[in-house]
Amino acid sequence: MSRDTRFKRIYQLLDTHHGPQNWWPADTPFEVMVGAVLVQNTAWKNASSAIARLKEADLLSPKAILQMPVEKLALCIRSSGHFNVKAKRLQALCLWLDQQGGVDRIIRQSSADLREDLLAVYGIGPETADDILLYALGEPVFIIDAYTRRLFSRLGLLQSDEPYEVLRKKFESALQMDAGIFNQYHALIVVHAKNTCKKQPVCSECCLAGVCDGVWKSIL
DNA sequence: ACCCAGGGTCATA
DNA sequence: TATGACCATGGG
Repeated sequence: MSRDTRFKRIYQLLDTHHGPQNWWPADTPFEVMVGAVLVQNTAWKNASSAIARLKEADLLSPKAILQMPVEKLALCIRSSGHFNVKAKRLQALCLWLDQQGGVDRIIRQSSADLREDLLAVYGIGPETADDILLYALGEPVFIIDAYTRRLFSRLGLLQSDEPYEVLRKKFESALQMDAGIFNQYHALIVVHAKNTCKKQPVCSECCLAGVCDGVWKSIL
């Protein structure tokens, strides 16, 4: 069985077991973008409470974030950790959004090299850029994170230290270029790691049990 | 007390 | 290009 087929089969198993995830948990595309920065190297719960604090203070908008002193912003997002750095990153993101003519314009006419533009913004690396492209803008990109590397290297389908772009292409070429599929697949990988197999991404009791260690035939 | 969580930047070799 | 230090909170 080809690697591509296995990627699809794993999606089916995860999807059947965990069901629809309806990611990203946010009310607006801009909230997705803010969340993508705040969740960097941080538990979602901590990022989420920081967003809640911004909302309560009515500060969850590009203009508010740009106008507020960076020190005040840092205090608001304190619970997300790395708050001094992330405050600067949020303002850099909002400045870029402003220069682009706002979130709505980006949604209406997404330019060809939008990904490159995002990567040029301070604080936005490959994963954050793809979070924004997929979950805020609906672009079909496959997100590579630590969970993805851990799960698929344990399954023997990847080397965990392969470059980000290499892994992204492997997933994107194995699957349909469908934002809906990529959306659900990445959410499933995260939920699987968080809820089902906390220590071992493939344990003896989870829905992927048996797919590694050369016993693909019995399950797939 | 230690480790990790839905990363990225910067300095150094 | 490839490591390593650094950023920092909250929950296990």
